[in-house]
Amino acid sequence: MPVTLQDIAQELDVSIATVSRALRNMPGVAESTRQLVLKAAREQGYYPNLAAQQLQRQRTDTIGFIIPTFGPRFSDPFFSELLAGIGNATAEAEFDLLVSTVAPGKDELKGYRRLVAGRRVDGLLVVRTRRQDQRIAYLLAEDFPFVAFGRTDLTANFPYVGVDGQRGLFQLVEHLIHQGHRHIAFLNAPAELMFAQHRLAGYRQALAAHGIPYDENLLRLGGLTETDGYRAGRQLFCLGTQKPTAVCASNDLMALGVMRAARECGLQVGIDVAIAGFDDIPLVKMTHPPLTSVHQPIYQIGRLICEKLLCMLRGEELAEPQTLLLPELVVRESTDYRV
Amino acid sequence: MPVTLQDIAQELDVSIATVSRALRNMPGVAESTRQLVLKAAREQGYYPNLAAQQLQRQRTDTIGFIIPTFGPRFSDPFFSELLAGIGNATAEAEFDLLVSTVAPGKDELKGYRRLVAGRRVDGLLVVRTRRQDQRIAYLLAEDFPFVAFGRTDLTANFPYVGVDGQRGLFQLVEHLIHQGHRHIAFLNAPAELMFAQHRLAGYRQALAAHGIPYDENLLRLGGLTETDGYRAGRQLFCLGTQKPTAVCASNDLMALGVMRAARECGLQVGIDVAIAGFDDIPLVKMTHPPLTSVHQPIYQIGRLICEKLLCMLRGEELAEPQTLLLPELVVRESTDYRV
DNA sequence: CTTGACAGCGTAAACGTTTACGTATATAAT
DNA sequence: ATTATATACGTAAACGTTTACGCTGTCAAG
Repeated sequence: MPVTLQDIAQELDVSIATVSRALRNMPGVAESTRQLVLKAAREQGYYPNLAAQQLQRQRTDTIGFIIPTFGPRFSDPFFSELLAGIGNATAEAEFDLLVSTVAPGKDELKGYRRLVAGRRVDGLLVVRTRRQDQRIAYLLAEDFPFVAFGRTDLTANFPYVGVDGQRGLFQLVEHLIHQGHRHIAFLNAPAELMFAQHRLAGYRQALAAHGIPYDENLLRLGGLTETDGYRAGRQLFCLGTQKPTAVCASNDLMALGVMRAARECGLQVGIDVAIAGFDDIPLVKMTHPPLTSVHQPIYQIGRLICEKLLCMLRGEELAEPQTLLLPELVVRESTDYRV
Repeated sequence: MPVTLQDIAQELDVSIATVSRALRNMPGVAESTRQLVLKAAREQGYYPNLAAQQLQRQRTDTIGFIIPTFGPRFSDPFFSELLAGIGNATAEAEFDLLVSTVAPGKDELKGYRRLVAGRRVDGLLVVRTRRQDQRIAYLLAEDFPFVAFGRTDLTANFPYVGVDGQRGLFQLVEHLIHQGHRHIAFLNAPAELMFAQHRLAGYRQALAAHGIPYDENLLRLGGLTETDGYRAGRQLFCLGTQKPTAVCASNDLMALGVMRAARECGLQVGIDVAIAGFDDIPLVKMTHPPLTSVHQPIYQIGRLICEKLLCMLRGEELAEPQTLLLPELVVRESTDYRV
């Protein structure tokens, strides 16, 4: 059985309060007593019961991260990178990290309510924001501390870290145009995702800036998995005369799917067709050919949203509640030729 | 302020106990009263305080997963897959998952002690077992529920899921020998890792079975990152006459590093040199050329160790406390030619 | 000598649950 | 009628902390 304050108090014939004070280095304990307590605690192997501490202190020193995922798994390299940043930042602050997965949909809020109302965590990280994000609306209504990765269409003000996807896609499409492409397909994410809006805007902006008409047939939507990319790729490469010579995808995983489709259709990526992604996850350097992508520092963003949240939990004012990062185009061989 | 049992009890002018019983569907409450309580709870938005529940019930409904990671990040695709399995299995059981990262070393046990002695979690998942695994020794000594992914050299008995790495590497090396290779390098993991032992044994066993002398110069050790693979690859490909014609690595990430080194040395992977990995993480299908690898069902293993642990926590006897899975060789283009 | 300050400690009330036990009322059995 | 049983509830103790408050003794200042 685990040893409690009670046990130590009994052994030393002092009160629980004294033991508690001694262990927590609070004033009001004679140095000699403190030493005795520390010694006894070490010998008996005392460790505070965290549930009791949480109940008493009314905080958990834990932050929550709910991964919004369709399907059975969340092994998306994007989330892994993000989780890495979050995990390291929480560990440094001596916080715990509670991870769970909930599919977006009507039961999604239940997962949040559980952690929030059950006071299971002190703060939450919200990722993959949506236009009208019910999670954020809920957290704002509850006045619960959180930081988001991404913006929303809500009028409310809240702390977030975002990436200027419009500018990212603008750069990417402009690059493709400079390479001589005129039929540039865009495989975007579902419209309710906030970043899909921005990236679409960037796509259209770049086309417009170069006098290229916007062709709805070249716009596809996919659920961000490799398979979605593959399916869209198969469709795009069967378009006959309007077949695109370049495809950009809203994330790298889908771009990889498009690459697979291209290969299956007998197209050599980087020669017969240009393909580019978004995120610049580590693995795109290792594909063949290496994939052009719009870099966002996912690991750093994970750290950043986490650190912002930790600041808030410490009660500090955020120097910069809302951060918008500029993404950077990384050109690799998958788009490295001129038509 | 969150609403408590007290609040509801006061509103309905009943005792806290009755409210508790009503909400938890315990007998001893009139149906009419129960309805009143449920209604009030819904209206006031009651949600149980989980810390209080944990303190009282003496369990947390949480399992812990400590990722043993050197360096600043844990964005290893292997862990992502595993985490996916674990995450989904815990979610289905309505358990929470506490994730943290601790580098192996002298402070490692502190991380475990924190969760165990602080009764922060009900059970732990231990991965990447080592020959004399202090974590497992500790958990056994504390009689704390856990399930390991991997075996150890400890004489003690404990529940685990393992993969027969010896057989895996035997198959792989035999495959390479059949392809005509005689100089087969092996880039293994650090010797203290248990699976390194098994895989090395399989490597030597295959060589011996085919009368190929074991050459120490062809054995390298690496820390499982892509960079380690790259470094070892650079060294191996500078060996002159004893240059290997095939390299197997103890995980896919290192194999990818070896591939990069090979390319830089002007070798065409799959033609000038054969390269193979271990794990068969999803991304190896997408590399160029696709990488031959020994498949272990990481996602399933994640689920499995988690489900075993959940069984134990429910107090059930495990039908099969120790599971040894057979890995499967997946031949792809990176080794798909005969010398 | 009194007064005040202060160090060192104990008491007890919280934090929000769960649950063993006791008690009152109503119903059924004798 | 009395007794036994069941139902519906309340009381209170527990889970292991933290901390406001109060008490005692010591010592220096007045």
